[in-house]
Amino acid sequence: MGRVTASDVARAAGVSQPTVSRVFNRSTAVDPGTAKRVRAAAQRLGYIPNLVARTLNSGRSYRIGVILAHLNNNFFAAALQDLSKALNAQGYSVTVYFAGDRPRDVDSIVSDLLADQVDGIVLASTSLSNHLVEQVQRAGIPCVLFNRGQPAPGVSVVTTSNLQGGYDATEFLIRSGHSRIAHLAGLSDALNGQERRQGFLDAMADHGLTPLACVDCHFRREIAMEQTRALMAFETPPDAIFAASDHMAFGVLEVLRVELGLSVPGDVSVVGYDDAPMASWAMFDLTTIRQPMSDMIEATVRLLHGPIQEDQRLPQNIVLPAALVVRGSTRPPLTKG
Amino acid sequence: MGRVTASDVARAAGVSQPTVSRVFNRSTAVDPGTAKRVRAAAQRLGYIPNLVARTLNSGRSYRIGVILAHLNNNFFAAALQDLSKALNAQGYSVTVYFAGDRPRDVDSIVSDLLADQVDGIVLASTSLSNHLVEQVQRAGIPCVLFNRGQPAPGVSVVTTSNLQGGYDATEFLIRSGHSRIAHLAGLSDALNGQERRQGFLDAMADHGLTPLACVDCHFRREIAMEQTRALMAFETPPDAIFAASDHMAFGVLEVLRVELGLSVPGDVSVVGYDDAPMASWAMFDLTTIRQPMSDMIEATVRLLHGPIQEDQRLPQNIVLPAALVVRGSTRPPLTKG
DNA sequence: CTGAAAGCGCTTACAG
DNA sequence: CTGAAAGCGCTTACAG
Repeated sequence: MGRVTASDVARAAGVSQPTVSRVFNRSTAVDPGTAKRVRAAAQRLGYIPNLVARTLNSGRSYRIGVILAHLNNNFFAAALQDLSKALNAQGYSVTVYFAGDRPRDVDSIVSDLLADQVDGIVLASTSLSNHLVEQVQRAGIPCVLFNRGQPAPGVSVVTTSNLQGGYDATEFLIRSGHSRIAHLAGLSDALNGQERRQGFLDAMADHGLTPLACVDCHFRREIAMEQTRALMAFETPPDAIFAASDHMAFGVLEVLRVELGLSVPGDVSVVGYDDAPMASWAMFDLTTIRQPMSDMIEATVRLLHGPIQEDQRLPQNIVLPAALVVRGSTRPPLTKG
Repeated sequence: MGRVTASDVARAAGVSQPTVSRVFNRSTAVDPGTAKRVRAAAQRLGYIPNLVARTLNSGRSYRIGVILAHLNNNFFAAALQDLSKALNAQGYSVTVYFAGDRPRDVDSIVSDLLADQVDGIVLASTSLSNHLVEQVQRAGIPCVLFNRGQPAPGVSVVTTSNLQGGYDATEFLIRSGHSRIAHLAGLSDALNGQERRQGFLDAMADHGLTPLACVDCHFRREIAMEQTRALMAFETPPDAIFAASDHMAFGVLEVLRVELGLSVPGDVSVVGYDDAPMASWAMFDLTTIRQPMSDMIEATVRLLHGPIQEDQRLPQNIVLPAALVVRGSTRPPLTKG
């Protein structure tokens, strides 16, 4: 037993160890005959090059660390899967960590990732601290905030036009004849949640309407459900609800349709945000603001390949367009255009 | 720039590099005063020990590879998250790969993981080949099949009592007065799918009933939906459907309730399998067979710690109990007990 | 095209 | 308790 090393293969093939190395990393031309003998010996012995040794002296691990809050939200599950596949296709492996809702954990996870020599870090919808920013800058590796606006030195951001999205969602409800509109906001300290809310407020103001309610639900399903129950118990309940994420909107639909036996969109219209895979299930059929997942993933991967060891990092702020997707949880607009 | 190494810290603290190493891996006692000076210097310089170098000579990476088919299924998302958290808590990092539905990809992923020196591999609901078994045995690392029965030399298995679960689900439907029962089976070449189906067939036979239908849906939602449409178009459609996974059952509910406007359980009762997190959402309220996630995760982690470098591997077959969870997608049993 | 040598950043006996 | 030395398995100039 004991793993087979390049030296073992070299001995079996009658060449030096560096030659075996050259055959497997194709850094230098090797005589075809020699290469064939080496490959044969490697095959016979079951040799697999040790990537850890390679990483130690090349300085590149071909490993990307991905930190997520959790996977309860369908949208993040899709994001992790797509990002992982995209990176794998380019020869990178992905190390995942779940930080839960405790932002303080993110710092220690980043330390672990740096100790692991990752070539880049993706923070998906998790917050970041000054310490983190400092660490990442010192290590000189790319760090991308995915779906979480929060500009910081040395950190890139991939988001969508949240302000516009919030505005469009709200205006669509207004055009459909709603006026008693409530917004279930995302995390109040996350820029994307703030912007969606601001878009809501702007649209209401532009149309001379007063929000029926606008409450912070921390992007959490249970809180969104509670708030929906509370809203519907009002003397004049909302006739439309705009939730800052599909994940919350699913809970809203559940309360309205199942718990309260109301008809959506008959009694209340509902709009979500994300276009998570489940939003298109007939069970939900949720009108929402679509965040273009594949474009977001593509931008993230590109930023990860940014200046790796240049002193002048150029973090970028990528803002992709988000568009309304009309489905059956809302009624059609009264006005055209 | 350039990362700070133990030698840098040693120089700054006026000690030798091995002493710095000893402070950070606590392998040997170090003079408290020396240790304090070293820590101070490390802190000041922003030193983070290079785990890759440690792995190279210790032979342990504290890294576990997890291979999943995909994350569409809520149950797997929960499994990945829980497994990841459990391993992180023990100081392991998790490298994830998505193999899709192409079993041939699993082999190359395993090679990548072995090149990465993982200390163990978890295959969640993906199949395995002879080549894989051989590679894993040669590497001498623990390999655990999670939720996928398929005994093989050198590979451990964590599953639940699928035969019993399939039997219980079916018998419950029979006791509730159903007789025209259809089964939407899982993958025909996966042991857990086969066993659930066998449990269904056994229960039907024991009660003198003939299955209305029993079709392989490969654990896929779309196929389960198509089959449900086909079944409901029968001259005598089923009055109950038992799906081999909640993921499929959600699709079944969607077709029945939304597309066909039928009442569940009024017109048709539905039972799933897994007790995925979403099964308890009021929107689905799905009667199902609960697979005990935390026990499954615990067993998996334990098996991963099995004999790491012993020649005599002792792969184990852990079968945990699965129990019926009655919710609102089925009507109450006619008979007591 | 290929070998001998040095080095990546640690850990671990071995002396003292 | 601590330093000098060797080694983990590769890669990469440097000669030839």
